[in-house]
Amino acid sequence: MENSGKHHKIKAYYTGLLPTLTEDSWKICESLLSFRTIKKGEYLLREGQICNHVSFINHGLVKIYYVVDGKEKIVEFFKELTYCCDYASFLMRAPAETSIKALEETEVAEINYEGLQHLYNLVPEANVIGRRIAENLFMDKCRNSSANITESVESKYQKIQTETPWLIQRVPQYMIASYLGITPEALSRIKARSSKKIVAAVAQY
Amino acid sequence: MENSGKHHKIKAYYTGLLPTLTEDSWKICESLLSFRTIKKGEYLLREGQICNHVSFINHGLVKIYYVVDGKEKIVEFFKELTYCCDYASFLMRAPAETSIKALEETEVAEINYEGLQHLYNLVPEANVIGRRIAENLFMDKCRNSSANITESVESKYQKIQTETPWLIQRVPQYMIASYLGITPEALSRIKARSSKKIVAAVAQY
DNA sequence: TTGTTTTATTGATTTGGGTTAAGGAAAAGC
DNA sequence: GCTTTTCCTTAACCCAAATCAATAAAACAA
Repeated sequence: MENSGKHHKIKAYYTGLLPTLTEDSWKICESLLSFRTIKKGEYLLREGQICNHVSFINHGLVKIYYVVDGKEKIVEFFKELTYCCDYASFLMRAPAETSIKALEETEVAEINYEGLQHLYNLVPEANVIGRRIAENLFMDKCRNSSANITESVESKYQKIQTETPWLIQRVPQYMIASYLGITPEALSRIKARSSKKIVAAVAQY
Repeated sequence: MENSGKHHKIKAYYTGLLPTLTEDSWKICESLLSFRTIKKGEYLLREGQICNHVSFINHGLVKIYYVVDGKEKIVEFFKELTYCCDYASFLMRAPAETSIKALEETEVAEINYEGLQHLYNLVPEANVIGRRIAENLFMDKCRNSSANITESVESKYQKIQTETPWLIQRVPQYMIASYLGITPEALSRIKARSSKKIVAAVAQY
């Protein structure tokens, strides 16, 4: 079992979603996985291609983004121990509107479209896992777009600082700006404004 | 079978998602459904409640929205033959951040949380249906938020005019504005601008 | 180390949409 | 019918962020 070291993370993820997953069913899942390593700056998926894999990130970091009027609009960052895929393209078998690029050297465990359909037919419990993954993706997307509706850019940035500080450590600020839907200049000013506020608050004492 | 007339729409929807659904499995689904009629202006769900049903709309129209600083922010409209639910609340068993209100007299076929879990355990194929519903919801959400990222308000409004003209017929313009994320005044200006453009274009000839 | 590229900041100007306020049109109620 | 309420439009002014432009600061390479 040459890859057992690599496989244990994704197995843990699956049994997290479905504690009753049997060893036999897992063996079938495992047999359908393939591994790939993407260097920093290279693509997992290019706009226009049909996304043919769901990729579980073993380690690394990627961005998924649109290009609009020549400018990158980052939709999401995915890091180790999460799934990454253009699901709309994958499920519809349609050309992707997004690209996915590695921001660090990234290793993924992948299953392709045919493999996944095969798995759903062969292993009924896999539908439970598939359902839970889709449900989680959907909930994350809801949370995300609800934040976009209800929160100001400033509070979204503060949320990143407190809730996902690793993001600020691992990606340049202009990408955070793109993710927040503003220009790097605007984010720079927001930071300047809020540090002024802090200075003013400290000066009170 | 008193409700067979009401049931055929949701049955058609399920067999659309899973053509191999057996009559026996369907009978179990059917037994877990309950019906409800909501008058125009009344709530399917109020902010703060835990959403305890997934509702299939037999006929009618509802809006799902946040209230931010006393203002309504409409996330989505759902009409007949679609599912409507605050899934985040339903799945997490957490208080909803949204409200759902009927814009017309609306009839829904509902299954509650316990019923759905029961169904998933009893009828394995139901997981396939659940997975496909979650996948479709997720894809719709992706499409939606991609449009928010890549498109201007003006082109989003044009898209509504061409792709979902029923929406303009059935809901007042200030709700369309809320759905587009702008004020009614701004939408009014956008309409005035684009009709001016059309007049100018026509004047060319 | 120095030079080069990438990333971040700051300033001046423009712009799209928000806010406030007023008037007009269309529906709903009587 | 008329009245009231609800909805839509237009205008004046304001503000947050985009754009354009110039530096400054880091990161990287030779």
